[in-house]
Amino acid sequence: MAKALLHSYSSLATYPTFPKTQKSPSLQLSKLSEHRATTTSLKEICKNGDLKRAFLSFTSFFANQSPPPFPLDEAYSSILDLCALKKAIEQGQQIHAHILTSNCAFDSAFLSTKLVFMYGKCGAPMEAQKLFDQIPHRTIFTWNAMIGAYVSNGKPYRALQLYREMRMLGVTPDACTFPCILKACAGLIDLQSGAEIHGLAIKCGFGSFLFVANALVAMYAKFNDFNRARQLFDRMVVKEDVVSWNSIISAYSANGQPLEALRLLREMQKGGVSMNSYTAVGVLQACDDPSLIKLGMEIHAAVLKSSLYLHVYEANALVVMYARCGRMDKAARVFNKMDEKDNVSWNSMLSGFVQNELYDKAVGFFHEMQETGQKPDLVSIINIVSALGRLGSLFNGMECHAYAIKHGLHSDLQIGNTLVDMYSKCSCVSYMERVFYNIPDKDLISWTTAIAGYAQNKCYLEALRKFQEVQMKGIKVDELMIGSVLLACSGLRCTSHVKQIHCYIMRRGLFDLVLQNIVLDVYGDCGDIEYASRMFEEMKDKDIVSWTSMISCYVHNGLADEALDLFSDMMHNGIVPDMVSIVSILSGAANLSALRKGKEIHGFLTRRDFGLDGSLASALVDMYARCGTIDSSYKIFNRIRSKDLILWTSMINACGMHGRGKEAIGLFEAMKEANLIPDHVTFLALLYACSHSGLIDEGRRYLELMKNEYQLEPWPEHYACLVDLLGRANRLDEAYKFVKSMPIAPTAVVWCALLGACRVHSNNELGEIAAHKLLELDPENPGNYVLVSNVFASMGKWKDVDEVRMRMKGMGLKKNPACTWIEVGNKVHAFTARDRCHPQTQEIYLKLDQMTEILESEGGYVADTKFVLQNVQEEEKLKMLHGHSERLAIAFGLIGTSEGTPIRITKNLRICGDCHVFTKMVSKFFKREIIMRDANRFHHFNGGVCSCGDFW
DNA sequence: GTAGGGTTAG
Repeated sequence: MAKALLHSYSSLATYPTFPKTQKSPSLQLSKLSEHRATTTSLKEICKNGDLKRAFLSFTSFFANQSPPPFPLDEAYSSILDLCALKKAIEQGQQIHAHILTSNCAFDSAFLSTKLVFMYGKCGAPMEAQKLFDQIPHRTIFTWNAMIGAYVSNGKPYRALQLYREMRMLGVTPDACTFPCILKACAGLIDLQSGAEIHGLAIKCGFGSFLFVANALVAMYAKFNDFNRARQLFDRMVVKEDVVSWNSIISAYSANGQPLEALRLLREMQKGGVSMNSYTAVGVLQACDDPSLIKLGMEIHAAVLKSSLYLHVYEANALVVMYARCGRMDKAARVFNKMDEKDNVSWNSMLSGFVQNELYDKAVGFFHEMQETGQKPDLVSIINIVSALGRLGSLFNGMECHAYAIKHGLHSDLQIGNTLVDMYSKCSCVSYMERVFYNIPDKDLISWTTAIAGYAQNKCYLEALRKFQEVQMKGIKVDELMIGSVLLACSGLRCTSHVKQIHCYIMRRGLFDLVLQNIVLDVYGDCGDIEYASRMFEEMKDKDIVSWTSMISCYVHNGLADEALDLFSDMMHNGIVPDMVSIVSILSGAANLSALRKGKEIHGFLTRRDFGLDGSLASALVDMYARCGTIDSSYKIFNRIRSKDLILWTSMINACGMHGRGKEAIGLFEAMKEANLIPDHVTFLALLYACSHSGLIDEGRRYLELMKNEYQLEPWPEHYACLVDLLGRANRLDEAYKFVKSMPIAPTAVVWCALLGACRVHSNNELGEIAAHKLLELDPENPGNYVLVSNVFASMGKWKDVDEVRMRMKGMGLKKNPACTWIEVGNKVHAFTARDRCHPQTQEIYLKLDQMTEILESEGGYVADTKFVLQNVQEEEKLKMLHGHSERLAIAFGLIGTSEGTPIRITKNLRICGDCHVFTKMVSKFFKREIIMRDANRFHHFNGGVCSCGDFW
């Protein structure tokens, strides 16, 4: 019996190093049986997957017997398999070393193949290759192990190369070769090789092997050839293998067909096949949208029910699913309960925070990760850098950049692209440039990010230059890149560039809906209403964004009337407005002071249960204020529980435009109490409020507060408010000194404020200086020419007036005609000067004559023709004053509204001095409150006085 | 005596 055993063992192993022992046969025999028993027990331990015990057993018995008395192939083999399974490369390397030193068997193709396999599984394909190259007699197992090593380590091309080499040597693949090499074809999306190898598999008779068929289904799914994949799946006779189901379910999931994936899951379960971790992950992938969260939760429940232990892959997929559905709370709960977390778990949470725009939380989590000793890897850095960019945290972003350099991650393309984005979002163009230039192989994303970065940082020309470079280099251009290029065109306000790009995309066939909407939007931004509306008309499939873009285009270009009409059209077309469109149309209603329209929209919001939070509340506050009903603004404002900075700012601004400076200050102080930190815009609203209420000391104090306490560098607009304040108090010299002492160069708005004050206080000398500066700094704004020519006219300098008008004409600029709106009934009525287009025109002029007569006889009104800023006869001047658009609107208001109701009108330019006197008197003698919004502010006329205190 | 197909983060 013992002899037979010895015989069988020695025939199994013909190794040159087989120990030639001097000991007696009986001793030899007992040693051998002990060896056999230990090997058997080791194999058993390995089978159970306990690496620690297996290793202990191996080292304690075999390791210190050098050279080992008997061949250890079986022991090596089973422990190497276990190392491969557990991806335990360190232990694998120890075994490798042991094999080398034991000097027993290394030329065995069998163990070498095992080592190749182990290194492949442990993610060390190069180690595997080194061994593979040294093996002189390769079996099909050896080839398979090496091909597999390449495939499972993301080197499908080398796998295919090796396969071809093998075929050239005349080696015939076996069944196990096919799944591997088919996966390589799938990874390469190499349709031709895939089909060829599919053919060979059939020829070899392996086509219907379950393993092979599963790989084929997966491959065709990867090729997006769903017909073929489904055909192969449906043709499988036995559908009891869960892997087959997993292949097809995952394929549908990955292809954005979640419902089909879930339908197949149900079908599988009905067939009595129960799901495993792969199935769970596959279907969880399908639930990547908040609308599918219910299904996701069902799967979560099913997974919990099927086993007590949550597999890492399953848990990670759950984290990802909840994150994608916007439920970070649930994602965190799964994460916190995980027994075993890997880097994917941490990174999935981190990216979840980023995807859900919780950047602060992402940063906090990143710190937690480091404190726990979890080392950030490439993916972590990509996520955190992206979050820091969005937070504008330049300093922390640079720290991460340093970390990436230190860990050799900075040469990675994705890291480079993310860094470009981060520096761009932190407005750090020079660093952005440096990172961009240092990316060796820039891809489409690198270029797009850089172009977007330039455009967002207002380096429009540089953005266009980069786009030129892209074209010259023949780099691929996609819709996203064009989007950023168009942003640059929009920033330049250059329609001709937009038209060029428009043609470019038409030629290239890049015109998707998003891009069409951007083109429309950009035409609007450039003020080219004609092209915008033509674009809008030509669009076949308009979505809410298209409609909103067109509406905003009208609003921004002073065509609020058209905007309101289009909004109604949109509703009639069954398009349901969203937040953005509502905010935009509210601004349109506000521009026209169309209170009734505004209220209508407000009513719509209430009926539709739109939550009045965020930008919607602010837009309503603004709309009511600009429509003259600041009380309604207050109502909205007071109703919102958690007020954000924008809401407070809107309310402060509302008070400002109504000359309620003290109230604005009160709000500002209350806001500080609520622990909100004011920004530039808040201070602008506050200073604006101070200036319109003549609160000089307060204005000065808040400008200082802004600089010193909040470390905010004032914009020219902030300085302009102070200039306005000083000017209003007729402290013009002080105002001029202030302008000269500004730490930044005064811009057009500052000179404009000074010029306005000079006009009111007839300071000709300073007025001339300001006028020249204004035209020098902003020569393309027709409003400035009008203002300057009016100042010269009021000085009686008609020659200068003519010169300014000539210059304006030479620039091809046209003055905006004066226009006044009034909402009567459900309609906004517009009047221009000496307008005779209104259907009730006769009545209106009759009323106006009557009004003037009463004011002359009872109020002693005498028209002051110095406000007619044209060099014409006196009589003509009187006629002109008489026909000013605001008077026509007031007359119409008196006819069209019942006694005692306030008259609200809106004018696109500043009200003239004579009309101001006239309106004050109307408010007194006709006992009407008149609320007028002009280009600059609100005037509340009541009982013969105006809230502006005669300064505007 | 080996192996082979289906999953997670960007």
